[in-house]
Amino acid sequence: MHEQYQPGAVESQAQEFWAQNKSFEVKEDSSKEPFYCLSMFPYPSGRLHMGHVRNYTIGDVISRYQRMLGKNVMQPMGWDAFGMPAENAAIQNKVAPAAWTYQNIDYMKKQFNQLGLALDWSRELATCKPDYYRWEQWLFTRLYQKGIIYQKKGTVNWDPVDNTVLANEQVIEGRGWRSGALVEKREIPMYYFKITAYAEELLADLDKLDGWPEQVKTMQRNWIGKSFGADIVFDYDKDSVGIDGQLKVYSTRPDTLMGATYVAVAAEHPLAQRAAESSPEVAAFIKECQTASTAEADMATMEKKGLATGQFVIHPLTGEKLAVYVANYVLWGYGEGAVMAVPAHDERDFEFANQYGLPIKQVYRSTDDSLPFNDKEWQDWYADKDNVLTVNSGTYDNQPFQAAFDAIVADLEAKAHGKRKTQFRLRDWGISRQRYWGCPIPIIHCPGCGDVPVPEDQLPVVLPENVIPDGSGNPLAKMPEFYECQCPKCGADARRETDTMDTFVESSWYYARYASAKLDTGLVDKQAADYWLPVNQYIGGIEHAILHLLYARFFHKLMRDEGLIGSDEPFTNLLTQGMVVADTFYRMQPNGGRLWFNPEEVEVELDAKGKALGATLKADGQPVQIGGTEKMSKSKNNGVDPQVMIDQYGADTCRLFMMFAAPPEMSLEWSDSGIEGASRFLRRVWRLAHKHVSAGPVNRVAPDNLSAEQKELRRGIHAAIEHASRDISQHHKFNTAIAQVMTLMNTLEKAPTETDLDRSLLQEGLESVCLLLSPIAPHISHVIWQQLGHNTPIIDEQWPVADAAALVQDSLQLVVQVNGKLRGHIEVPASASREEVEASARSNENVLRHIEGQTIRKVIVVPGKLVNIVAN
RNA sequence: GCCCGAAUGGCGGAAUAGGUAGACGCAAGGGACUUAAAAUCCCUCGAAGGCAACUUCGUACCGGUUCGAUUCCGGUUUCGGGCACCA
Repeated sequence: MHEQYQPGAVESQAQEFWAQNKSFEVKEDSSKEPFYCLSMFPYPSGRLHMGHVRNYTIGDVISRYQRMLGKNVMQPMGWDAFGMPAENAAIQNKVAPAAWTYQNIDYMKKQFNQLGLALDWSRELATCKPDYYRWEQWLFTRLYQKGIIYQKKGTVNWDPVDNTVLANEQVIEGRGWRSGALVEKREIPMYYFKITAYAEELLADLDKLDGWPEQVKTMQRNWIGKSFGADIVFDYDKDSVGIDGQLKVYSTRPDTLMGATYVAVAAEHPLAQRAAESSPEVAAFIKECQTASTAEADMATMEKKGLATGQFVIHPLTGEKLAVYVANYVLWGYGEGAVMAVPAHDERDFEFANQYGLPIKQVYRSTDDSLPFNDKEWQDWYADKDNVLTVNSGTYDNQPFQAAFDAIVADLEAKAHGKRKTQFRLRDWGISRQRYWGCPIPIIHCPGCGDVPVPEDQLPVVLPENVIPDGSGNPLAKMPEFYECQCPKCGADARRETDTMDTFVESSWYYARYASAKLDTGLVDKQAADYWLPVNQYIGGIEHAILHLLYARFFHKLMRDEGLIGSDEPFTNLLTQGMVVADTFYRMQPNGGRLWFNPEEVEVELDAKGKALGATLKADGQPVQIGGTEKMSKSKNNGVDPQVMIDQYGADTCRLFMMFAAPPEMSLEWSDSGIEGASRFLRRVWRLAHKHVSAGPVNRVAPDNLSAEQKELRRGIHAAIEHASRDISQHHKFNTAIAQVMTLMNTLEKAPTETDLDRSLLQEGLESVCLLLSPIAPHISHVIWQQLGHNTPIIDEQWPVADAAALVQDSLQLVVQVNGKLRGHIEVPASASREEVEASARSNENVLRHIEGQTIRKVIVVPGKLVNIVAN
């Protein structure tokens, strides 16, 4: 054993051992309990970033820990390889997305191996390879035939200069990011997954997910957004509209129908379109509405604008005429594209009504009149359904919410002008993308037969890989050799669909494919899937809390209904990890912009107490501004390259620091001195092990007849095992588990080594340190474990269990409070009765001072913890 | 705008189920070793007062419940994630 800890040598030794022994390749084995541990697969962007390192280290720690609990652990890895960045890189560097992607995968795979991850590479997959996406296409055709996939029109951002569809991300302040042209909304035909057909189940099954964070389940519940309301039908006023017809709206508050004073429709709504025919003003407004972002956040924050169409509709209960407005805040393609407005009880309607001088009619009052009506200030009676009664509502007056709701809906139903309805906020999932680097949609458009799914024996529809997109339109649509084909049904000349699928589709089922990643006769092998699925532990960023996780849950149910798998939910336990953040530094530029400097280029000055005073650039010694702590990103130039850290300190140190600096759910602040501390700790472990091993083999002695000090030492060892085990198993609190091991190391370093018994205890302590550390710092643990005299690898050891006898204490330290304030400590025998504890507390000197001259009202004894004397 | 989170020393964070606020680590200050540096070891380390024992204040802000609140409840502020074509 080398005297100095040399991470490079230690890590290659351990990694070679694992590689030679194929330590992490696993097979279905019915004699062992399976544990499928999965971290969200990465997009092959080029290099690993700290977020990856964190994500995969967390997964690796859990995997290695579960293996030590005796489970058959599968931890696979793959590549979420389709997506926009490859196309952007292609445009910039004139390299084909495929070549760029494969090159990135090669590099990142090397980096993964340097991290010492316990991955089963025999199951590796890349979503851009035909042997993967052919099964996606296969499933697509089955779902298409079932009607789960259908076509309808959807709205996209259209760049009129580049003649291309833009992602929301590519729209900067209403303009195309490359062309700078004002972006327009455009309606194009797209394929949709009917996820709304599963809304009820997706909502209900959240209750089964005990292993998911409550926060994520709440977000999904709100996203699915089940609401109880009614469709309400307003007849057209024929005089103003010009034709007979009906306007349908959905409202969750039909009880406020008597307060409706106008209706608002989206620009794309037939009523608005009709008004535009005769009114240039309306036409102009509709055009204005079309040059806007499709993102909901923009819709909700933009200035609410509207215009009277000159049309009216008839209130179904009162017969009153209500004005029809076209408004930019009403979403087309969501609900009916029209809403009834009740300005007295809806903040947005209230704002709009005030802006355009529309009537405001109050139909609720607070039961105790504590909230007087005031048409200048909006009153939030909506939020308080319990303490309100209807008013100004004719026959519906003086009723609480539910009674008014029921009465009004009943009357609407009787008049055939409305119907009770449960609705979801969730919308069907549009998956057509007018992009090259994605999975081709397996549909053939035949002039005679219509849309025909590609038959199974003609799959996969292979995406040509030697294409370099130029940023305008979809390259596939310019390639006759791709789109020219024959109809599989009638053999006539036909056109292949050139849209590709949303990359979320690939990531919705990859976890199932890992069970039998190389299978070429089906999407999954049923037996393998039954053994491994569902995923026992899924780990990924909180930013995926809604979309990815909801789509994956949806796909799981689709695959179940296809008979491919046997469970209802894909991920039994979910861990959402926080971001990796770092300090930012910048200088103002003459043009008002900020020039960002990497933390590495900056020197921070501290005052005598270590508080940051300011910072200077190393290059010129001139000051830079401190910009606060933000997510590591290219734009803020505050990224730290994990590769540099691995080269400098080794993988174990990086892993240890990442696991120690914060609990996994919280954001993690990168700190150069923090990683220095992690490195120092591992050197201490190595040094103590080296000293111990150099002193020769240990004569194992049974831990009987221990002195008080030895007993205390052994208690420390087993307390560390006890606490670290609890921290890891119950809450994934690796940071406190590591703190336990550090505390143990502090005691072990001071422990005597004179007798065989002393050395035997130290051996026990060092073995415990190794075992507890092995999931986190696997390389150093692997090597020290051998040095401590073991012939079998530590990865196959059992997780240690604390010896209950070693944890027993003879006496306990209790806290004594007077009126809840700490006034002293007492030491009592562990066996002391409540009376003895109380008596001891009451005789404490400092306690006596504080209760002098007062009457003791109550004494609260919390066993093993504290005594509180209530006196006055 | 809507939905979901977070806020504790100079810093990262800790505090089973309402019971000692600051575990563990970093930084800083002091000291030891050394020709020197690195490495290592020892001591101090929330604020204020006090020689000390100890006292008062202190977990973003305002209020409440409780013998006792970082923890529970109501309200506010700031920061972060998501908002359906970034992944």
